Amino acid sequence: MNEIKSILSENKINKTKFRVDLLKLFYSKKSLSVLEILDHFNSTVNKVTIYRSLKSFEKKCLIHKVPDSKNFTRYSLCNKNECKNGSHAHSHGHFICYACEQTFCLESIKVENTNQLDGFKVENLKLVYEGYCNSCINN
Amino acid sequence: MNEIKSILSENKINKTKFRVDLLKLFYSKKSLSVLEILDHFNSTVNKVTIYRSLKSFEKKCLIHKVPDSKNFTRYSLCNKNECKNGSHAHSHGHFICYACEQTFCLESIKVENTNQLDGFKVENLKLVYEGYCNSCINN
DNA sequence: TTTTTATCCGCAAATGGGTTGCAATTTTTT
DNA sequence: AAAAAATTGCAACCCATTTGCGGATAAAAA
Repeated sequence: MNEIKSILSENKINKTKFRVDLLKLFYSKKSLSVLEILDHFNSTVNKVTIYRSLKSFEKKCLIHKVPDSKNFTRYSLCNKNECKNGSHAHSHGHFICYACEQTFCLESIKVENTNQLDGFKVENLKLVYEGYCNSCINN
Repeated sequence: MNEIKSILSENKINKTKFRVDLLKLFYSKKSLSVLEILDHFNSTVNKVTIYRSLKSFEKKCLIHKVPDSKNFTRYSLCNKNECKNGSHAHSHGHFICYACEQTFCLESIKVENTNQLDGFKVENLKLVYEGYCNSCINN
């Protein structure tokens, strides 16, 4: 509740009703797409506002882009240890569920920065699992 | 030359001039985007035709989608051992060069099908490296 | 080799995610 | 409370990809 507001303050993001609600929403969801956000707010907010808020959150390292099975963009809360100063060096894997289309951050699956690759200088590494999450399997 | 045509025949794809040339092009390039194909043919072919040809090739397991740094779609030739019956189970990693924007299939980097993941049933795995390829470093 | 059938082609228009310009409103700063 | 900075909505736009459709081309049948 109030934590949300202080996070916004710390990051010099205005505490408008929408941005407070949006960040709150991120704390209750694994990951979100623009469409899901639009639905959640029953289209009472303009999609442009959503895109701009997301971009602002991302710049301040509150959220980061995560891969989606259809190459759309989803966002998840950042892990404070990983993302700093607008740089999102995600050292963890992601899981995408084919059924619910959610994307989960696998904080436990660490990815080492192998810059050992013949013929290439590696700067970044993405590890994405796809399949079915337990809650979809059990329903 | 004639191999190209017989591959198309085997897969019941009409050997039109464009499709023959397109498949030939794939055999000479690491990966291709629609725009690159359009440029290569000097816009003498309609982009809709390109999209439809790619879809047809993909369905017949001649090519597969590869990740792109900007989430656009690129395609690469399939490895016959990997892809069958329209199912593209890519067990190798990919490398994306920030400079030339090429995507390279890393056939040597095999990805084990870890269906051991707590809370998830894994069906597919993507491993994507990003950085700079040697030919860009040396230029 | 003609006829039939299936596939492929180009054009125009549509779809859909994401962006931009701008004027109005709200929040923050002083 | 006034000025400065950030946020919002609207309309319009950009760009990758898709769809409908009539016409052309290739493959299969006769």
